Amino acid sequence: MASTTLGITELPADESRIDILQAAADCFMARGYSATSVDDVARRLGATKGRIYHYFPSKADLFAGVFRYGMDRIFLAVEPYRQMPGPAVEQWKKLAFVHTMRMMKSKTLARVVWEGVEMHLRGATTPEQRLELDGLVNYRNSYSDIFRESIARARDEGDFRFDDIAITVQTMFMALNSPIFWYVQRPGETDEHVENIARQIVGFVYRGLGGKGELNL
Amino acid sequence: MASTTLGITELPADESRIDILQAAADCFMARGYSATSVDDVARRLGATKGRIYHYFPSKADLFAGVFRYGMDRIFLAVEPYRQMPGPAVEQWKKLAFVHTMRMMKSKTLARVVWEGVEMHLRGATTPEQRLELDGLVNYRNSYSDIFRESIARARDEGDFRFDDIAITVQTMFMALNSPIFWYVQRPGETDEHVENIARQIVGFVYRGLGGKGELNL
DNA sequence: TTGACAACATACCCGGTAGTATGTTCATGA
DNA sequence: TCATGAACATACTACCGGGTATGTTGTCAA
Repeated sequence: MASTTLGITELPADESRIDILQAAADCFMARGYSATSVDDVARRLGATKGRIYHYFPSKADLFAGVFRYGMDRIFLAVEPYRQMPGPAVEQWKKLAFVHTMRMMKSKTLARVVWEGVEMHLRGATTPEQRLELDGLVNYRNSYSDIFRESIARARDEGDFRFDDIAITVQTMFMALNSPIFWYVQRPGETDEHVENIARQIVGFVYRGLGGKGELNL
Repeated sequence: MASTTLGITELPADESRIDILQAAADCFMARGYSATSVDDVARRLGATKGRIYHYFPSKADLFAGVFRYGMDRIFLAVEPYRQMPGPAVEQWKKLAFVHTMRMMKSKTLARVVWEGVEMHLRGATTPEQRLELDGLVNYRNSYSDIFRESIARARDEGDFRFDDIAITVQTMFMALNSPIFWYVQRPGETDEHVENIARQIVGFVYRGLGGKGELNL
């Protein structure tokens, strides 16, 4: 049952372990990593610390587990479009739309991934945790590379126009990720509504990248 | 010496108080609010807690002080362009450029403001701190309203084109703010280099908003 | 000269939190 | 049926960090 993505092996998916990851993601998103106590996560599970420490050796490892879980899911979402034939700009449209949709649909996981990257940029705590975070950030970088290569190709093909690619990739991702900070799903909200938001964001970024004409997603 | 901005009164600027605010901003940016201890801030000052608690009644108030200080400075920066005559799109160009420049020049303060808004969205701690944060977030919202009205007018004047303004404002700000997460000033870096980065970001957003032609800032 | 206060430093308290050590229960295979 | 280990719960420790209470030093006005 072990799935392998980009050389990173996922442990066999334990039911109870997944529940812990989900509860941890909720807590980390609600209060941030350091403001979240392991007891908080346990309370949300209706359990105690014992259960959590049975699966994760430390709080940092719990966080890393959520980080990895979130990255695995988002990688899975864009997987169908990674080797898409045809113009790169068409591939980018698909990638960007799916990515933005996932930011909203898996908002909690996405924000934990975000905080993980932030923690890494700051310089984390102990060398061990540092190494684990390094690996995960590399994982995350290989994800953004998919987009980087896509827009680079699209520029070569004359469909996009921008100057520095590093600046552009950062700005693009910030815009595409933006809903993780302000989107809140309403009760009984239709998928179409979410897709409409995603279309507007992707459209914004599409024009920002120098895309011509309309987006028609 | 008390300056008043939008009805919010700034306390007389004490020298030592400013030093504390700056050191606190550095620490909050480096590790985040809850991971930063008051002793950390004191250490950075080469002092002890006593000095900090002499000026600020609590850690939350210290954070709020940095928040307000940062907002005051950024408000001051865009002040010259608030009542700018002529087409709104020209006003927006100035506003956006100055804003993005300040994001890089005052990166530490900008990130504390960012975290303050994040904390508010999550729902902060005690009712008192909640009230103080509420006021500061209103302060911050009045800032984003400047931009909101600017792009609304520019759309009316036919220079911008977008659908939902709430989504657009959020996406726009995320893109303009993006350098606070990845920009690092190199030693001996010229102002021109920073301006070049700002131009690229503003250009990206300008096109995203449906701006026509080149930006020529 | 002195006393009063600002501007800190020192020493301490105590609640919360990561982590551990030790039960307890239940399923499962021999 | 019994023993063994997984899957937790309970109880505890050690420490850190926010906040306070209490010095100490310099300055300045009367």
